[in-house]
Amino acid sequence: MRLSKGFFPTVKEVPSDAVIPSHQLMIRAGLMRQLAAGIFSFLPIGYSVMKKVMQIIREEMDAIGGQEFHLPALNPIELWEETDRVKAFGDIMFHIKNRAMVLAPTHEEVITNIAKDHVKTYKVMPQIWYQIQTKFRNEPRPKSGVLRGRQFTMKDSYSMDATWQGLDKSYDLHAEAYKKIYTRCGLSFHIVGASSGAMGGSGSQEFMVESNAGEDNLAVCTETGYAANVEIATSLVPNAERFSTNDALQDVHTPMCKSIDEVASFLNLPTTRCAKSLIFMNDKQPVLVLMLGNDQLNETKLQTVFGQDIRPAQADELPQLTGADAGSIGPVGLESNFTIVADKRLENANGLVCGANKNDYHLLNLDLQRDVSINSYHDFRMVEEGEPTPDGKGTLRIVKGIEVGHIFKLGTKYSSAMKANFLDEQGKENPLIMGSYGIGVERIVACHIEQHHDEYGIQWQKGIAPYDVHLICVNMNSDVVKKKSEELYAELTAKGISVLFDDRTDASAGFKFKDADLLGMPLQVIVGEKNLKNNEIELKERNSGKRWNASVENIINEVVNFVKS
RNA sequence: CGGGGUGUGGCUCAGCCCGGUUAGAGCGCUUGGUUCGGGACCAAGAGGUCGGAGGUUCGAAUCCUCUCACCCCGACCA
Repeated sequence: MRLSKGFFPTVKEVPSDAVIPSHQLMIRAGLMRQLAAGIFSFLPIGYSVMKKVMQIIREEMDAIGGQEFHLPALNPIELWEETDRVKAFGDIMFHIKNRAMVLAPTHEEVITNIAKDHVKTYKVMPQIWYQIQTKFRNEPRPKSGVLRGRQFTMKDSYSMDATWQGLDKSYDLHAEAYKKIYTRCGLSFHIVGASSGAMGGSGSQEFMVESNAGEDNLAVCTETGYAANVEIATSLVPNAERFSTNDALQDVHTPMCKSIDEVASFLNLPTTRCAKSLIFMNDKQPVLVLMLGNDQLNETKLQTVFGQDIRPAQADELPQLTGADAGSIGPVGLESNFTIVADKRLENANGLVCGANKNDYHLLNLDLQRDVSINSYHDFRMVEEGEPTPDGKGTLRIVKGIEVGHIFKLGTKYSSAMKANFLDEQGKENPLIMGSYGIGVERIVACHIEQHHDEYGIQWQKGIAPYDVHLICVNMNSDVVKKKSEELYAELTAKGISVLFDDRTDASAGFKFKDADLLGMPLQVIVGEKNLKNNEIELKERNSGKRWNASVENIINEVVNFVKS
């Protein structure tokens, strides 16, 4: 492609809307333009990268037996009512105003609808169906360019198996394919255990790219390889002690002590002798959650136990439920009305301090075996930086990550709801056992740029660079330079190399160099007068900045070797 | 949805607090000329109802009210 003929709207100034590097560079390098919040037009060079990414995805999906579909984005709302996901998605789903239709935010329903009619026997399974489609989600707050948009491209695939072992296999195949896809796209990534949230199902993993632009927090450990979304991450922290002396409960006046730190320092005890009480409402049922000391409650873990609808009690609900305000609440005496649960660190502990359900009073010597009846103990705790990994062999780091893929073992949630059944070897009817696997295409592009850029521009890695080579004719007014550049363009193209040829007559050399660094092709071939006099042509590797000269005779081989290596 | 911020030529911004000729700059664009290895120079041009509506005033980019859009923080996020 000739730069003089193509549409490459590069800009020098940083767009004021863009904050993170990938967003700035996607605008500056002319990959895309914003149409509205969270909605982008992809321009030729940006779409070219998208197509490369999609091609890699196709190849790896096909390699595990995937079959590509093209499914409608416009769906009848009834379809989504069958699985009760109109409610589950709520305002996130776009609704069509003048027809009972929705814009699909994902495609489990459409796939299951097809499978229901056609996958009727164990004999045809497993099946892996995928598509690469535009998805629509009415995000309350689009942000970070393409990382959180209202319209985006997703590769989504679905597996259908007759057995749970089959699901495990389909899931593992996807995990392997995903590793290859991200690696080929030049990304370094973590695979983390994740919450399956409202998708339901028995297990899920996220593919995360470490980045400050990320919205998720991950607990990772390079020594042990442990990696989990903090939503489900665990660590090896000691339980609260159980002391042999066990004094009776005792009231203590604790004026102005609201926080655990205040109570602990007032009573001159470590915070790990305090049991913090948090009040939630699960529909109409009050729930008291006991946490040790300053441990943060992980609400995702709470939801895993109680369901999605559990919510923190409001401040004005507390006195009527407990007799006290936040800061003086405790479990003793609330058994009759409350469901009382506790974090595992507190299991069977004694000698604790808790609120007395009377403002400015606490109780000493709380014994969780003796003084209250705990309905159950669970891991409710949010892990923290520096804690030991669950196996005790490493140390957790908390990093931000961008989710570029998520794989779910759905199980039978959708097939049961939609009565998508098959006959097994015994002739017995069962719901299809399904998996669901997504990849955000734009996110891969943005993450690639987040991981591969410098102050001058993008550094495309070979797998997804829009062109192999950026050929710069330093001076189109010099006949020899122009002639040599044109020859190289023709020869390299004939060799199957994709070349972006800067043949502009009205751009200065410096301008062309800046554009080449911004656009970021892996190799720059620079044809200039001085080098040509010595029968040489300059090469520059964008990644490293390394420059070297090749002789005119060797240049084609040199470039071909670089591109193919 | 809560908090904060910004809307002025294609882009980045100044001007607004303290109202007063014909609204500015740099970049980009057009034309001509000179340049030609790290975003060149000279000259001449084109391009804006200052996001929109209403109001105050002799007079509004500037003050007031409403509204829309966009960005950031939070909430939310299969």
